[in-house]
Amino acid sequence: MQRSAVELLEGLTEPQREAVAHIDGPLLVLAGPGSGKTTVVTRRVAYLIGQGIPAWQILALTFTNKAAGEMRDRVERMVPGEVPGRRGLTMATFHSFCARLLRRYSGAAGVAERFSIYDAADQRAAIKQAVKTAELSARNFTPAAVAAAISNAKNRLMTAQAYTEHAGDFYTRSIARVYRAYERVLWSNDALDFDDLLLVAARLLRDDERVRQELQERYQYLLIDEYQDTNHAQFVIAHALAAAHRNICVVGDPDQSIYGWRGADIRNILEFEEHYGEAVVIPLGQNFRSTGHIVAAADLLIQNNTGRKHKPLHTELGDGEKPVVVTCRSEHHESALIVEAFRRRQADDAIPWKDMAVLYRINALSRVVEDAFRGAQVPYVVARGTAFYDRKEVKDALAYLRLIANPNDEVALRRIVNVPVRGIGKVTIDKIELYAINRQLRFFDALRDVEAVKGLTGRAQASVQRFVTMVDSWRAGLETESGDAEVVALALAELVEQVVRESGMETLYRRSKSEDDLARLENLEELISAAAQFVPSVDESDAAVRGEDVGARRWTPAELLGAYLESVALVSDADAIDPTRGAVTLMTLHAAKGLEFEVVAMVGLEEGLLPHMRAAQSDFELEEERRLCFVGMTRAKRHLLLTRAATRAHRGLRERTIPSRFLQELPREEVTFSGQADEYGDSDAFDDSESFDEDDGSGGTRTGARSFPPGCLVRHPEFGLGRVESVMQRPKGAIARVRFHGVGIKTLILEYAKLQRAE
DNA sequence: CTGGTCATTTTTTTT
DNA sequence: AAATGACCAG
Repeated sequence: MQRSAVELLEGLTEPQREAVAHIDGPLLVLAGPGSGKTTVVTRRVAYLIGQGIPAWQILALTFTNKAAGEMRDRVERMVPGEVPGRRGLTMATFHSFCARLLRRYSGAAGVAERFSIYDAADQRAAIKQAVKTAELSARNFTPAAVAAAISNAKNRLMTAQAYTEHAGDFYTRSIARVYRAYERVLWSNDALDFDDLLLVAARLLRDDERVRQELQERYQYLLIDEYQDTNHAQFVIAHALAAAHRNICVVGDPDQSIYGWRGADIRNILEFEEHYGEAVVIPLGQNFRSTGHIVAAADLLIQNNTGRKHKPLHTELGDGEKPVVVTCRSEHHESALIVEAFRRRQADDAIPWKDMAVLYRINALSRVVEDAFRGAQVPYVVARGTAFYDRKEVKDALAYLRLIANPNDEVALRRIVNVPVRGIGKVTIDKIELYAINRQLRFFDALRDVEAVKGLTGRAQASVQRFVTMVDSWRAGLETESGDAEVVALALAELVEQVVRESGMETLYRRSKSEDDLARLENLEELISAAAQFVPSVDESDAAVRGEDVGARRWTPAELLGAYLESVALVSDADAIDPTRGAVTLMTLHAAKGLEFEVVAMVGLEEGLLPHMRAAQSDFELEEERRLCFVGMTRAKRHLLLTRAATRAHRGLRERTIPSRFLQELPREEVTFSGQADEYGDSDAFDDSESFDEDDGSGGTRTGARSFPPGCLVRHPEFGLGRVESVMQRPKGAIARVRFHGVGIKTLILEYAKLQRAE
């Protein structure tokens, strides 16, 4: 055995070693939380390469881009530079792998070469359009409900046609109509949604023998992480690829399956052995992450789930500290208590901020927690990778880029045709649209024809013409020569800059003096520099297969733009977590999957929140909620704090809460129930000023709108100095919009907000 | 055409 | 509480 191979097996338990050294044939690794899964996966890939299997023959599919990137780095560090065939490893998410596949085999797959990828917002717009064309009431068919139904169908590889054939009742038949209309919208826009990436790729692999064979030959070794969260489409993709050589290694934990609502089918992992009779199964039960009480408590909780294979968890890290459950008065109290607890950990135990996390079931809960951390000046980051790309100005700029890349992307076109306002309003658009429908033209082609559209003002026509000329000139700029990715990336950045400038966005935001708009400008500048630094992943390159230097692939600007938009479309929240930043991480339980922290606080352990009210309907969903709780608890290495608030404001109303049933399921021997939170300190220790039971001062002196004229300076106990933008008289009382320095605009009810005039 | 006001609705998790 | 959409005055 080579020296490196020995090293790769060092310091592992027997089952871990067995998994790493497994080469040929199907392998199922049942990896409990903290069982060293990532180590096993990365070492196994390095081991395969060390055994002479060229890296480009290995395909590893992960759940997030971040996981893929980290694993690739770790593998590269483990494989010495002189090992032949160490380049060209494909490590990607299912979605990005499929996207690249579809671009490469666009002809066989029947998709446009330069298709757009629609995110949730684009999808929503397309669905709205579809509901309209299907002539259904937008009231009974909300975009969210329709989207969920369609997504469900797509995850089961059900096309609009198949769905129609199976549709029985009125509601299903109606959905079928929208589904068909939606598909027509996507089709005419040359667009695919997230589910399509999987669905079309799965059908391509299933039905096209030539493509399947080619890819089977290319990817001799297949590895799939988080296998418990794969859906049927992903199952089909994986098994089509593995059908010939059967070198498929899947890693996962049925107890951590938390994406059932997204079509994940837990049977994929439970029935793996049935699909592959000769499969080797290796359970990894030893937990190297958490101390005894945490492991025991989580293990006993998950045992309340029926129909699971019991898989005992154990740790050898000692008993450690018991998880603590605290009931707080309100969500503000809850957040303040967590900040205080984290502070102590940092001060007394010297645990750095980056090793602490607050987890919650729904994003909406992050707000109060954020406020508390900000108020206490404790550094924190909210794990929302999409947040940057969700900003209006960034989405607008990207819509321009998408329109340049894909002239048929009407969702993008409609988004920005009048942004910033350039005199192409609703009336003009409606008229041009009518013209387009009558002549069977694409919307953009109708814009080109604007002179022929009747009933438009000369002004509107001129505006449209200017817009068309502008977009055309950008497209022309794209038709330059190919080059190294780094060089072309600069051209890409130039294009982004040109778009920002010539579209008028720059002027719009620069002209304004408001801080928000200045921030917008900065975001756009960030987008430009992100484009300049964009490095496409080239793992699918044929160059690697031919044994050439992988970095030598040449890119045309158009190709690079496509790759850039694709990478932007597929970022996930978890991708944003940057451990080098010395800050507490705030994120959803879902985003926390696969991560670990010294200190973890889980908030909102209340009925309706965890388990979520939408999930409490069926036992199946309830068990998934329990697994979610299990995932959260097992993120903690040493300190686990579970909190709930006795009352919580929900949609403007304060309500009394019921403790989560999961708290009751926790064993008393393993968990400390700290009764009421008062022992953690009372009133003054925490800023509970927004609590409902607080009296609003003196009933007689109603805070009148008159005392705060627009433009006046005010002081707020929490937000500091600010300037009143506007005041509105509403039935519930006067409402002021106030811009606070460094905080932004807040809408406050004068009666309750303790505002003071400051001059 | 634009920008503001007012009313209504919203109830999860995400590639 | 916040976001969206309808409506209306300039």
